[in-house]
Amino acid sequence: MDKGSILIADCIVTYDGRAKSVLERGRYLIIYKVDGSLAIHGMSLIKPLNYISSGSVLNKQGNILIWTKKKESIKVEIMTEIYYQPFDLSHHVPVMMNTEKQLVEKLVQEWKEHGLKGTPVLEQKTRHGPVDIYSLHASEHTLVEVKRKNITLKDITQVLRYKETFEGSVLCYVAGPGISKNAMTYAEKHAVKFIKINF
Amino acid sequence: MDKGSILIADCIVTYDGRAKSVLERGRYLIIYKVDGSLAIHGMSLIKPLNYISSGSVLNKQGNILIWTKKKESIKVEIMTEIYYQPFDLSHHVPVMMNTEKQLVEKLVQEWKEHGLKGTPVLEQKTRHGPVDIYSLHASEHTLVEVKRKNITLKDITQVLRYKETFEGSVLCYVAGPGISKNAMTYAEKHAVKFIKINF
DNA sequence: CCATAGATCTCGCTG
DNA sequence: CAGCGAGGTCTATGG
Repeated sequence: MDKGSILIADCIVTYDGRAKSVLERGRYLIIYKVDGSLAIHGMSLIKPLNYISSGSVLNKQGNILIWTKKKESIKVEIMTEIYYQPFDLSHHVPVMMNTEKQLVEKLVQEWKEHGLKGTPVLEQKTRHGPVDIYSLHASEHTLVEVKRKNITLKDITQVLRYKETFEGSVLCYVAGPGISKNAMTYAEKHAVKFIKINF
Repeated sequence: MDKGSILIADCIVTYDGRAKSVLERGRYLIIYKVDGSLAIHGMSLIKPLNYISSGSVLNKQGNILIWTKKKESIKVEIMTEIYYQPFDLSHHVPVMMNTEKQLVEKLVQEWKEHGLKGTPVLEQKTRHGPVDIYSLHASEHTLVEVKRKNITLKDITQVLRYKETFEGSVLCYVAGPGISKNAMTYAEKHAVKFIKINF
């Protein structure tokens, strides 16, 4: 089938896979798309109550619908079908602005203005993952971790983890529009400098 | 309004808030729920193309729908309304099994069997966040970070971050069903021990 | 396939 | 409200 469909039904939903769950009998909104993604929505929240991401296959046995994908499955036992509507939608995707990537590019542009040395390299690989911006200047490594939101504790540990993979002198930075109090204290303690940068 | 609604329309969607985005003219599925959550879906994926979580307010001006929430807004310019359906759903929520919390409880049950000392305390607060399981025995601190999935690099750094807030002797553990190769190497380097535990 | 990290993360909890 | 962390995270990307 080349169409997705919406179903509103009085039903019971059970999930088994990475975890297990039971959703008691009630009225839910079921969305099944052409890529094999399934979402079962309740009265509130953006997030579905149950779901399987792209690649599930539907098997219908009477009033029981079973979607399966590798080791995951969702069973929907239909008591009453209330609405059914197939749909056909566009494949477009939003053009995003203000991503982390753009912030990285901006920081590279302003590299020297922030007192940073050497020639910035993006996504330099280390044994502990890729550094957003890396540079080597006069035997001194510079590591910068960029975030589009306020820096938190885990962002400091992230750059410190990369630091461990380098020998010799290493300067660490976190760059973002702001930083939490705890993160700032932690950063100072570990000689990680904060660079304020915004869109 | 005490009902949510589904709308399928040929439209243009623009988002402004934490980021900005433009979704070119096309046919999309719009779900607006009673809690003020808005999701605009495309042909594939569980995740909406655009969204505002609970608390948005709808303002309709002719063929233009604008949802706003504090500093976020989504504008939908309708060319053609294809399908409109109000709905009323249940408020039930799935009963989940196999959560991290359950694994924590299991590890506490088996505490001594794993050679762990003292009396385990859950969610002990530190300046760097709460430790899953903490115990103090003969001036020796024990910290355990539990994960329901395979341990990764960031999980090791998480427990090491907590470790820093304690004085004296500190034993660190990560517990989960498995551990990645890099994480194991990193754990050994920092004297963090891995405990294999499963549901 | 695994590993890593971003995300308009979402969501819930705690201070 | 901020801060922090779990999540069946999802999704994209690189090896």
